[in-house]
Amino acid sequence: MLSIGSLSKRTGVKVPTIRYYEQMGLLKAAERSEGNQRRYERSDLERLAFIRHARDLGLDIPAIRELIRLSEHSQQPCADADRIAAEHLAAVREKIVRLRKLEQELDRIVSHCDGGHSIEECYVIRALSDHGLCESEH
Amino acid sequence: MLSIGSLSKRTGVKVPTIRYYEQMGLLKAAERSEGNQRRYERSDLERLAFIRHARDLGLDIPAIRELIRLSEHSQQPCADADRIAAEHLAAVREKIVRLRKLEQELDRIVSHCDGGHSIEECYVIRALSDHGLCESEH
DNA sequence: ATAATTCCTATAGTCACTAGAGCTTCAAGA
DNA sequence: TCTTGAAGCTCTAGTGACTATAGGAATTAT
Ligand SMILES: [Zn+2]
Ligand SMILES: [Zn+2]
Ligand SMILES: [Zn+2]
Ligand SMILES: [Zn+2]
Repeated sequence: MLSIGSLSKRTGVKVPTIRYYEQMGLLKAAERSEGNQRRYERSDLERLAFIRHARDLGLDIPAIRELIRLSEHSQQPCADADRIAAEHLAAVREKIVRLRKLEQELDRIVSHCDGGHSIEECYVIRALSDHGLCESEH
Repeated sequence: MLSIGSLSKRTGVKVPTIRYYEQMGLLKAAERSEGNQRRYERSDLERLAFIRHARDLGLDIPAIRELIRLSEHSQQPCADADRIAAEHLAAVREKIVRLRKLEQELDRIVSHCDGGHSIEECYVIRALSDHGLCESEH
């Protein structure tokens, strides 16, 4: 049986975050010691590692909750789990597209001015004042 | 003199957001009508357009506040403004790098499973359970 | 004049945590 | 066994950039 601190060290998830995941229903309410401290077993360690990895991959809490629910029905088809992952991938790709547009505009703006001007003449300030100077929507 | 609603329509910034920007010190406190409603002039329209464009480019509120402050000293050198833009560009690039790593892993994971399995065999679930199956840190 | 619309302030909610206050329990050494 | 320091507990509030709602007042249109 692990204390919350040992669980934290083994998974790299901070103690308050573990308590937060319990509150959010990702971890089941832990057993308690006589003095009301949380005690964890191996299965909790595995579940927390799952949560952590899913978070590291950018999945949000409702998605993880659903994935955990699905993972408890080992004989069901995995279409829903695959769909969640695919939708997340699509969302990541959209974010990348959007950031690449920002990157292009910002790169253009930044390279038009080298800091050696007055504010009055600064291309950064002018470009921010006027989206018409931009080359794309963003 | 424009009402907050007309200012909103002309800039595409929602009414509560305009009030929020005032609270955050991006817009100066507007003049008021006899009945205490905000009244704006052309210069407010321009400043709000600046704020909006800067937000669309991903700059955060403290950065925009600083840029506005700088833009009021038209004879000063623009090095600080250029630095703010360059730092933001660097931050955007870092985000892109991180998201590309996520994209790679997610793409690999998703393409390993086509939904035609049981949860028990599902590669999505297994990959989430074990970062060791990943090809990179992310 | 009346009705419809817009405006006002103030408060709370979003997301995934993080920080702090104030208190209790645990583990280890003397 | 006693003491001390670390770690645990609950609860509340703060983060960023808004958004939503409530309850009321002002403005505009008919
Ligand atoms: Zn410049
Ligand atoms: Zn633009
Ligand atoms: Zn699958
Ligand atoms: Zn991984």
